[in-house]
Amino acid sequence: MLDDRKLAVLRAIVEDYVSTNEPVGSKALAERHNLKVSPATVRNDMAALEEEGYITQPHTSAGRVPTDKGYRLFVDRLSQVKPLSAAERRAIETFLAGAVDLDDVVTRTVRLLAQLTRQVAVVQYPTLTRSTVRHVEIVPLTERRVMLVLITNTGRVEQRVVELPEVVEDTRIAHLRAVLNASLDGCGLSAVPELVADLPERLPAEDRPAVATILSVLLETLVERHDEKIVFAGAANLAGADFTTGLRAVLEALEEQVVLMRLLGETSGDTPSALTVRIGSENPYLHGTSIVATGYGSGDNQLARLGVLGPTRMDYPVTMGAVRAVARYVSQILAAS
Amino acid sequence: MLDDRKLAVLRAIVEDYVSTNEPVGSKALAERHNLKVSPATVRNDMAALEEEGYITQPHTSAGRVPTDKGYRLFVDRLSQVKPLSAAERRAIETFLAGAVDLDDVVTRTVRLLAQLTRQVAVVQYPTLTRSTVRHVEIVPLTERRVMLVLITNTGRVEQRVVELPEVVEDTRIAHLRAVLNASLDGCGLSAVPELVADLPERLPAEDRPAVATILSVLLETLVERHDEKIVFAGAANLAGADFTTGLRAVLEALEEQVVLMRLLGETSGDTPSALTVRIGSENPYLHGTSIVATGYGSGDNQLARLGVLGPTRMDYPVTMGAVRAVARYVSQILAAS
DNA sequence: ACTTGGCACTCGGGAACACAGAGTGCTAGA
DNA sequence: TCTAGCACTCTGTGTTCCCGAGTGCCAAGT
Repeated sequence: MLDDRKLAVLRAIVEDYVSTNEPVGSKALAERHNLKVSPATVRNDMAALEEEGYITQPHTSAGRVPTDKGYRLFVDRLSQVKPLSAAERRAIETFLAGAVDLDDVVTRTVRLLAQLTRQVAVVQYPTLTRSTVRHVEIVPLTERRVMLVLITNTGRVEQRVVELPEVVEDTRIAHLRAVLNASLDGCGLSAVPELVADLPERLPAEDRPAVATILSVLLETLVERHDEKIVFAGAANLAGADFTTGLRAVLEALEEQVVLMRLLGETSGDTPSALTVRIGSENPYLHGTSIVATGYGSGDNQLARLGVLGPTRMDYPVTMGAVRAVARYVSQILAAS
Repeated sequence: MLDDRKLAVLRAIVEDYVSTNEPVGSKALAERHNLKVSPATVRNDMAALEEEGYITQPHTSAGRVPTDKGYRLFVDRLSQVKPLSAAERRAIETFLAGAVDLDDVVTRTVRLLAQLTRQVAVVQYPTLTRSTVRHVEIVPLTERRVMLVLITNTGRVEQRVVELPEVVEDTRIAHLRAVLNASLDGCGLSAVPELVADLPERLPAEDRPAVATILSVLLETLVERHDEKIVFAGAANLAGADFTTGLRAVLEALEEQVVLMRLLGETSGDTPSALTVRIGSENPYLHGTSIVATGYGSGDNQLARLGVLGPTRMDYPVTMGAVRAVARYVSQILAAS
């Protein structure tokens, strides 16, 4: 159905349209890409491509524009991810290496990605679920209040103030801390609930109310912050582009954690580190935008996802290259710390 | 020069223009606000107001539009802050009361303010400088690494991983922690540098390199995070408005902490809790936008600033009311926790 | 069977134009 | 000092017209 030349025509249409933002006609096509055929032939191929739904024309007597289906074919079969230049890679590396803590890593990553792709970058905070406990700290604040601090191997720190049901002496707090650390140190977060289940029984009866309170807060922290936090940057890059959905809708989605989460997509089972591309109407909620995303994290231990969001008309090869590269570097950084 | 009626005309022009977004003419003015005078008289007054630079007309034979100077006069003398409805106040209270930690308070505040004013809300994190140390924790991670956690009385937690120059035993770490807490507990952050200055000398000589490293990181934490972090929300509200500066410039400013900081403005010496209004060209960097901001924090202890950013054409009385109310509630919340 | 040149056709978008309506400034009168 | 009337000046809108890019189709060429 689609011979090689038709595919070449489609590729040329996508490339031209992405770079000029104007419907591309048969004549210009035949000239700019050396297709060795006349405009008339190109027209025939275009008619076929339109018949199949890969391209469309905004109005009669205008050039052709790729459809979502056209972009999809382009991404899947006609393009290859464009690697970054050596200079860009060095820049990424040094920029990310300067991060002082996890917050800083995420902030720098999202800005870097936005600047690199000139689009909106989105980064999900490393999920707690797969990380492990490095340390649990309980700090007495007042007689009836303690601060619970949970430190994970990814450098993440979660803290909560806990109101105790009764006064508990500091020495008992210290004991609890020791017990907690002894049983939890190094274990996966998902294993925490079982591990602490019988803890109250192993402690003096009079401490049980306080321990129960502390543990419930601890468990709450684990589930609540599960994979909730997502940040974005580069909203200014939206100013130029025109979205079918409307700029407002896009900006609203960016501030809505839940929507953003859906957009980034779940890690696709087998190969979470693969690039996911969602084009236009393939997106939940936000039709008219495209998303290039991937998981990041060290090797088999995928922590979370990051990606960029932009208009359907985007330079996919370059964007995919940037996303992949940034994901790799940030994974390295996280693995090292 | 400007009698009462002229002021009334100016007020009417501002109010009408803000609500309709169209240049307002003499006829409509005389009708809608019962000024008891004819359009011709209003015209004369308008001519005088224009002469003085309070209003201007986009083109000959269009209505009048307030200038920055006109808005300024309106805000200073012709309007009064509009208090929120009881329902709104209750909504604020319950919404903010649900916050679990400082991050959550700030996030909720900024969203609330954005929703309430239908503009972009900006909130600066409570400044460390004026808060006090509640606890310092040093957690051994590996032989050569510790995590330094600083907890302040505002519930803020700063953590840093510190690489030690040499192996230090846990018991010595514990000792250092005890000493640090003993000398710093409850003291203002600004006093920390002096208090720790002679600390290395009071400890065994072999610990000094490690202690020096830890202390330098601690001090760095204090200055670096000084008043750096600012968050915003409600960018979607920009979609409708039209800025002379261009939407792109506004979005860029929002992601630039330094610019944002300048925009929020320094606390004006004597009465930091007073509302600051910057109109159009009075703004550094971002002409064509207005900012309504105020300090927040309990009473004399102002912690930071918050406010909203919007087009010059905004409903100042309502916006000012919302900003003031939110600042008060968030101050309460912070004082209580 | 595919490619090519020719040709008529179709729209979109810009230029030219007219026109209604809102709003103004000015002057003369109450 | 205010008001009424009037001539004037714009903007925005609707209409018309026309150019040109681009197409689809057909017949001829390879």
